[in-house]
Amino acid sequence: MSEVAAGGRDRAGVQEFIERFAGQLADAGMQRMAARVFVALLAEDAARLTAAELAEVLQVSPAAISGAVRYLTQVDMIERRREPGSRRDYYFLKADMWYDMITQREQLMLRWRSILDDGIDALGVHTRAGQRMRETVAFFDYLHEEMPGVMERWKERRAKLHREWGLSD
Amino acid sequence: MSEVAAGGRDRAGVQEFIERFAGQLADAGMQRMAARVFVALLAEDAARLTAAELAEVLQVSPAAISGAVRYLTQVDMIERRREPGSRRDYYFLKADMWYDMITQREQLMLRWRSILDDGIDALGVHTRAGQRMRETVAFFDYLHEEMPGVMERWKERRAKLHREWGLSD
DNA sequence: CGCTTGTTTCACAAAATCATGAAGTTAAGA
DNA sequence: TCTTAACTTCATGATTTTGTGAAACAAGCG
Repeated sequence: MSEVAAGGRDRAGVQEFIERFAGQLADAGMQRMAARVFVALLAEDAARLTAAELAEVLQVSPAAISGAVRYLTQVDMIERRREPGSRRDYYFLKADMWYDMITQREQLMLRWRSILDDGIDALGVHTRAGQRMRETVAFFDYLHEEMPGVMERWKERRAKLHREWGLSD
Repeated sequence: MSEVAAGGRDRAGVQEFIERFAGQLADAGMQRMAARVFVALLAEDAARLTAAELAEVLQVSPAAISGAVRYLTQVDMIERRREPGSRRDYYFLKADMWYDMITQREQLMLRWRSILDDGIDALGVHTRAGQRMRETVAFFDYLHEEMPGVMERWKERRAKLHREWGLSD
């Protein structure tokens, strides 16, 4: 544990968590700064921070934040919102971020699929390599079919967990 | 189509496919050279090439190949094999590469999970951020449970496809 | 209107990544 | 044991990526 009363926030620990987890996401291919912004929001109770707050937490320039949030917005992991009559943008974690992540992954596979189709043409369907790629395409298609069901069952499970944890759905 | 008899290999087309698909994989976070080696093997009928052949196909130095295959071997996407009484290493695409890729992804989530657990400690389970992470961990656990079933069903589907395509299993 | 605050863009510098050639290692075959 | 082929390691230089400060831009608010 830490020097903080049980249940409270351990500031240094949270800071370390942000850097460690963001580091892992970066290793997995995510842009470094985008990963740090994402995790900073994840560790925030309101799941919401302004650009200036992000710059402060992460100790970087506003310019770096600007680039990172543009990316995160594009891939739908966060949302930009501005309260009427304010100049400050707030960045929110999307509520269904895991669903969005999966969706994003599917977009990726769709793009791969179309390139693989061209590859099959170039190789010829009857070659062994052609067959192997045909199987790869079939695998992507299979995953595409399965995912809705998997996510559906996750929603059920999540609702059940929320009930157990005593949270509103 | 191409200038090649139907069913045959279109060399230039294959070359283009290798670069395009490898490029996509690189964009998705894979090391560039590793991606090129992987796709070169994918497009090879025998799914097998020596280091020298890879260097030739991809027009790079043997040193670059050496680094790429080290990575691909580590993450279990290819296998190195040497025929007895020879000095040449062959690199093989793993037969069950998609299964391995999924497995690898799970390893990743396992690592994330343990960092998230530390994060929950630092935040406190009762904070909103703590709860959000608890849900994230639950999502990873859920995926971990679902995957074996998904892959099982894929194997069935694949067997069926092979029968339809007239291939041995 | 213009001042002010918050954000974005852009040119540049710092840092990380990548592929290379050359030297080093290993083991086959003579 | 010596030679040689195949691969690996390592220092280096090139390229790419990343974050910065400064300047431009936008929009509340007086």
